[in-house]
Amino acid sequence: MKCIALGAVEFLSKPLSEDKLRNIWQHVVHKAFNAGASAVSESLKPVKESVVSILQLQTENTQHESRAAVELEKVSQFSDNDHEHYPAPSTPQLKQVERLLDDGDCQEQTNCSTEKESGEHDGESKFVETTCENLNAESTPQQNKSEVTLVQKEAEEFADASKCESVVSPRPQNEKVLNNSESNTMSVNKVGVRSHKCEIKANRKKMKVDWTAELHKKFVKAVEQLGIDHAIPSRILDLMKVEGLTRHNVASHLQKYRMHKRHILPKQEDRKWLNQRDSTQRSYCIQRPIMPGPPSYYSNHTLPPPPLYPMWGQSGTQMAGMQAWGPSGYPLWQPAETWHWQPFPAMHADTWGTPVLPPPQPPCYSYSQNIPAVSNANAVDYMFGMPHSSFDDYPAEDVIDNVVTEAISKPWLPLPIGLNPPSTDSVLAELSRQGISNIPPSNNGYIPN
DNA sequence: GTTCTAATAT
DNA sequence: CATATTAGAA
Repeated sequence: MKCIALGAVEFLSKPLSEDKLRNIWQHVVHKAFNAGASAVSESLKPVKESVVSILQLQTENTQHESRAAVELEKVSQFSDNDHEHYPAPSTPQLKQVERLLDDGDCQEQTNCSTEKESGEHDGESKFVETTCENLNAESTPQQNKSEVTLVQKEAEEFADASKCESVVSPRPQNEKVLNNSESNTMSVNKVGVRSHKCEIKANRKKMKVDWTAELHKKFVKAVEQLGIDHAIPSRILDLMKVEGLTRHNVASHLQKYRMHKRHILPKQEDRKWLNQRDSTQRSYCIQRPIMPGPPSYYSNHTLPPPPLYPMWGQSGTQMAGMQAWGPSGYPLWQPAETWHWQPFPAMHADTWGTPVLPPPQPPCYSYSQNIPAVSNANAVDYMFGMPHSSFDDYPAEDVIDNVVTEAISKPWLPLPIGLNPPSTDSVLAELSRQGISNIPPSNNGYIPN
């Protein structure tokens, strides 16, 4: 703890593992509780308050924000004059941590569901109706906040009849209707009492689709199920079964998606291969299964020359290799959802192929006839520009929830060590490389807590 | 008529 | 900025 207090910083590599998360949160909570009520630093005060209130309310907060690096210094110990000695590192981690606990809303999408004309014109419902179903009463400040933004949105929308725009998140995050298969048509959500505020009718106006995580996952899943070769907008649209989404929306998104797949992935892969070097951990060898079935998606002329992007030339999908890695290799036909479920134990922060995300919904095998190309969705959109900065880098919300809740509810748990061996090693290596070689042998390189 | 891509608009 | 829209080719 001393070291942390002195400004030790731990950098975590991106796919944040649950353990790391837990570690971090335990520190945060511990600090919030232990610093004497008087001495709680400004930065942690909100944390503590929040923790307390959360404990009382047994509220679960949902977040999908976590941090790659967490800085736990500048604790109250050096309250007065030492500030300049510890210029806060560029990353405002603590603030973010605060935010995590502080406002539970933190931009949880205002759950709206909308209905819109889907068939460009054959349809009868040529209007958009937006209802906000799930806005709990307006008690807490946070919620007020979200409502405010919502109201603002509405204001904008109403402001100009000709140019009203609203954000549609075709499916609320908390899917309750996950697999009620036939929900294509209908669904004018009954407007609840409280919805009066949220109700919007925008006649024949295009809605801007907010490609939320859920939505994108759906999209990806659809693409996977169709197989990359047959992933065309209309089919994707069908599979997604998202009301209010148009073919154009999907096409547009698909376009972007493909761009990312093409440009980012190959590079990423190259790098990964190169960096395999001394990695002490698993040496998964990416083996490329020979896929039967149609050759690559998209005629080859659109593809970069093989030498540049080796993975693209062959086998249905450039990701085919990813999901069949591993010592024994998974069956090719293994549905993507299966390895979404891969248990955490196998996870390492550096197990790059498989950021773990709990599936947003149970698998849908309705299209099982063709699963020609099951691809690693997560790997694909790992870098895919997502609604709010690649959240696929972060553990899923419920994971975070669990971790945070656990940390909060068990503040007495022993604090984990801040730095783990790998980090310590690299630190020592770097130090010695800089000439600082007289590191006290200490206890095996661990930094005492 | 659909899809794909690129360019452009919002 | 992320999406939408459009154009033009396949």
